[in-house]
Amino acid sequence: MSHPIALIDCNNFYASCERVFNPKLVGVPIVVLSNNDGMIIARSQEAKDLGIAMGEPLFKIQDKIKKHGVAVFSSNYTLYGDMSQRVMTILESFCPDVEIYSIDEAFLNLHGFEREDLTEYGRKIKNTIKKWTGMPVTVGIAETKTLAKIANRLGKKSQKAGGVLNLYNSRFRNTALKRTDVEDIWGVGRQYGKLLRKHGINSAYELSLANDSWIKKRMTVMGMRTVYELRGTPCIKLEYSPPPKKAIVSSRSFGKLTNSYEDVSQAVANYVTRAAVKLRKQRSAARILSVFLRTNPFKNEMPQYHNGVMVELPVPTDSTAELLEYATKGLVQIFKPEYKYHKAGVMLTGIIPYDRSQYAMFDSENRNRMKEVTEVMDSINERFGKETMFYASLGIKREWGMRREMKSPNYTTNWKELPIVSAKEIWKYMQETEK
DNA sequence: TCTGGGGTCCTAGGACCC
DNA sequence: TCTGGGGTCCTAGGACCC
Repeated sequence: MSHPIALIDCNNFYASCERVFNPKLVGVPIVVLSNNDGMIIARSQEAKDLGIAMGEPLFKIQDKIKKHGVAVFSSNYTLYGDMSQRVMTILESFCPDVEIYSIDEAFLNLHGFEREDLTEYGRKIKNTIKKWTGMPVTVGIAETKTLAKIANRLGKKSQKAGGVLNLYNSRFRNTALKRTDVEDIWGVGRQYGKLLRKHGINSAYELSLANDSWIKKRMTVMGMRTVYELRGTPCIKLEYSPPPKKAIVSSRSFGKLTNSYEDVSQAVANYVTRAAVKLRKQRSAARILSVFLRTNPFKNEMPQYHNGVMVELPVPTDSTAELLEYATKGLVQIFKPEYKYHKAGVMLTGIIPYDRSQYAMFDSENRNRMKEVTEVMDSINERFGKETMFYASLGIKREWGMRREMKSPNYTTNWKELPIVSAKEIWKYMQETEK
């Protein structure tokens, strides 16, 4: 017998984060923008009701925004990340086995809760989160992750459900499946949706009845898993502690087009620095660093160029300084001054656990020194805020940097936005940590 | 003027080896 | 000169997710 799985999903997460800290926004349509304030990446219910679509460029809906008094925010990931943590911590107090699936969603393994009133338990979770953080969430419960997703989705749509829909051992499962369009199933996207509809499979219910070998042939084993899950057989396990990343990417569009090597190389240096911090956080080292850049593909009238280069490192490393060196080597190979660039990025691959890297075995004096420098910088940046210390190659003015003209304050972490940290403070901190 | 960023998995096909 | 099967590893591309 399979046990119940709950999916807790924050409602309109980014928009709700903005609203939690600004009560004037109750009832007001809210949209949150992508980096560079380019397009819509999140909407409150009111904004959805106005017909504002996901991914719509801001400039196309300016009229609507004025007319309906829509509140517009640049994305503020510091705030959203912190709110997410608060919600997840509460979930962990309700259930020991939590998979944090994304910034605004978590699966709970409710093994052992079978005898409880699951709907009641779901309600308790929902109410506690609302009360302690202000965040509205929906709870869906079922036998598999895929079914829990469906329960959650229908729970959001249904007034009657009141934010909790329990399909575990429910005679309404088929009804729920019939009410779910194929492309709304977790694991079925646009392409597969089209394919399935072409073959007369229009609902989750119809997909659950599909022919196994046909599905496997057309949708690989992934599709097969989805079908089994729709039938109530769990195929996708919960992951309680995230495995280390196999690839780490850092990339951004620039705030303006630029053909300056100085701009692009500063940007790349910034991305390398971010990626290296992520790499060290998961205690890995990388063997391959890729650098890529591109012009703006939406500007048809301008000459287009995109290119990337993979640089293999002599030994796997996690050192920012070393990665910066190779990134520069890569960049000069692909940078051409005759183009106006729109975006660049770096990717770290060939990732292995740090302690298995060659590095540990053939350590030279030099590397040890480098490691010490890195550790000190990480620790200072952790304590005093992200960019208290950084390599000069990242630039000071950063004229290519992103536009974020409508960002809300960092309500939850303002202490990190200290003005300037004096050398004295850092010195004192280092003395203390020595011990 | 103005269109995000960061991940995963699977498969087919090529290179290479015995 | 030509013929055969089988295995591994890697990469690119396509699908998906939030």
